[in-house]
Amino acid sequence: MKDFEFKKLYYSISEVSRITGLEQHVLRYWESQFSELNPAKNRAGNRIYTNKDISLIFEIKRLVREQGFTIEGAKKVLGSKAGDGSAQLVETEVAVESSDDLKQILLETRAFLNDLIEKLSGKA
Amino acid sequence: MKDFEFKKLYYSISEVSRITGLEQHVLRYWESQFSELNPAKNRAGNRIYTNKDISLIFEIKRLVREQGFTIEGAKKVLGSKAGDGSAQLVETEVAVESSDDLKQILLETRAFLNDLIEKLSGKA
DNA sequence: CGTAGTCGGAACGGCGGGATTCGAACCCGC
DNA sequence: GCGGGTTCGAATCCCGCCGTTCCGACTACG
Repeated sequence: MKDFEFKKLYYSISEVSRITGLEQHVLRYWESQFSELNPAKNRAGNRIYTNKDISLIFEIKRLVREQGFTIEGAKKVLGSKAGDGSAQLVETEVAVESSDDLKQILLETRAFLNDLIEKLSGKA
Repeated sequence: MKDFEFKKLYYSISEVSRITGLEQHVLRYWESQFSELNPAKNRAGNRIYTNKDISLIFEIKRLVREQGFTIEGAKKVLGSKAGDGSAQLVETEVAVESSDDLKQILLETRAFLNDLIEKLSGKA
């Protein structure tokens, strides 16, 4: 069996919700507010989030939920840094209950690492 | 006539309102929200603004009206710079330019993983 | 297949951030 | 002392932001 999958590239909205700690409807709402947040969709219309999408969501979350920007203010900040291609490690503040949760986080983090490795090999 | 008054030390609320372009009730409201904004009062109870008060008001105005902070967010910004006296960039962002940056992120991520492993072994 | 997940849109809601109103007190020139 | 302008704090009102809930319909997947 392939007991783990390398290079997980896409996430459903429920996965993203769990990873980011944001309700699904908040994700949809933010998507309607931030043109930068534009996950692809599959043929059925379901959202297909990439690691980049997720890190953008974390960025918005930091601005809006932690630093206290309005949505409008957060847009400005994002707009002003458009095009810098930043990748960043997000602080996973998920409520960790079980070791299953932790395993999931490890898997996702590895996906993040794989993503980084890709970028690295593409850039170095 | 004295064609301008220099070194005026105190201002009434109506003067401050004119100077800052903010309604009087907004000045009173902000005063109720920001403990830092605390103009003295005369014996009659009327507010007596100093130049320092006014520049603080302008600072709040920049944060709330231009940059798009909520009142709460503006409080944090003001609070966080109390006593360091330096203008600062609010957000911590990692602009990925070089593979050195990526290496750094990888290192940090490894630390993050180690942390997770600790938690995992503590719980599993 | 069943059922769990997702979809978009519309209606709804809390509350933050003022805005307005009020009666009372004060200030100042006369 | 009198009248007009300014200010006061408290109470009340209000609008829009930021979600939140609800919905019926569609689809992925075991």
